[in-house]
Amino acid sequence: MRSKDKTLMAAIERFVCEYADRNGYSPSMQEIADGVGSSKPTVYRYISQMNRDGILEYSGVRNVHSAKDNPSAARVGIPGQVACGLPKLAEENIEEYVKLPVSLFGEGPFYLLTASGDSMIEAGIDDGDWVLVRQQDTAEPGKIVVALIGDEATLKRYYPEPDKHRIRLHPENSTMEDIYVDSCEIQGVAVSVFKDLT
Amino acid sequence: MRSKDKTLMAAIERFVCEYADRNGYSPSMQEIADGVGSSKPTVYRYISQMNRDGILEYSGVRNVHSAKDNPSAARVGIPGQVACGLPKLAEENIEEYVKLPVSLFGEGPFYLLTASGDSMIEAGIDDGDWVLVRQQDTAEPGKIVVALIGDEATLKRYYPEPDKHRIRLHPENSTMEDIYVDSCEIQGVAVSVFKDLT
DNA sequence: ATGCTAATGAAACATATGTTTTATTTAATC
DNA sequence: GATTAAATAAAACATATGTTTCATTAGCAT
Repeated sequence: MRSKDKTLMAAIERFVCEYADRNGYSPSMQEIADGVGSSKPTVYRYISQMNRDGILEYSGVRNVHSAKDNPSAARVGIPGQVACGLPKLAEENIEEYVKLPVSLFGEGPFYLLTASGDSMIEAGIDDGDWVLVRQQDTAEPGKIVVALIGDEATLKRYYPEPDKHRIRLHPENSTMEDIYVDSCEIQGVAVSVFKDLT
Repeated sequence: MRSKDKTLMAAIERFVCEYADRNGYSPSMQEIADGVGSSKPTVYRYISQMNRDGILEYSGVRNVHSAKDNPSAARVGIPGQVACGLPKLAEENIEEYVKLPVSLFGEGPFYLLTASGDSMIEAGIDDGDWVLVRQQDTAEPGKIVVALIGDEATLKRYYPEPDKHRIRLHPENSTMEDIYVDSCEIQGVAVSVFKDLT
């Protein structure tokens, strides 16, 4: 009684990973067979087994994903350079999309914007950093939100004061004063900062 | 003389985007046709045209990408939790892979690690932040590197002093002293910091 | 060595894919 | 409304895909 070849399994997994990595889509059975030096039916049997074992996910034509891969990536919109604030977040303003892994940043809808100014430096948000924002129109107290004050969108910490019928927007910069508004439109909640070190 | 339907083009592009987004792979001609309420040959002609126009990239079976999409994502390894330092960066230590868009972070090979300690807080790297590291064994002076000092891997700014036959490793924390070593192994250069705000 | 079992690969298979051809429909123009 | 040209969709086509069958091979035990 022989046991299935562990080496071939590893080779198939590696090939699938590298192929998808290079081409952006999955290889066919034949391509895998050629790649690992085996035959199409053998690869088929192995892949079926590996699928049952959860080593990789296989479903239909040219659709083999390694379980190590993270196929679930959130689509993130990047609005064109916006002077100071961002007047609107319509689809038209999105010039580019990227994908970010859900396992690191969670589920969208997201958009990215570049921070300007120094009103949040004590929260670690410096001028020029990317800020990943989850698009939503409400927020929990204490979160950092993208708030629309007048025509300008700014990053501030969000402290509603319902008893005083106002909202306190707190810059994370001890030299700045809190801002009080009757109401403001929330465009999203800051989730993460990307800081370039190079 | 009629002009090709701009609406249908947009519909195809949207469908391709959404399908790839949801399923992780491209739709077939038939699926696109069903999705946008058209026929297979029509979709085929549109896609060929859009491919020539650079609106989307089409090459072979189930391989249609919107140009807006960013199919080129760098594979990033995440080593399992490493106490203090990371002894080795062998493939075996990588527990998970994610993909990050090249357009934001550049080309790999990358790996991610979590920063610990406060030796780089003035560079914006706080305890618990993710640090994206490009794997390389040399670095330009002044860059933040992952340096192996003894058995411990640390983040420090890299200042070689060849005239004094030593290397200065500078913590970005004014309360700490520079470290001088005769030599050290460089495991990578810090490219970006991901800071959780939630 | 021999027999047994499992894994393999060549071939055959059914199906789905992209592609071309053809007739039809549609919209614009006079 | 008739004419004309373009775009469409139905059908037919060739090819590549995944899948099964089956004879062969290779490994293990006795």
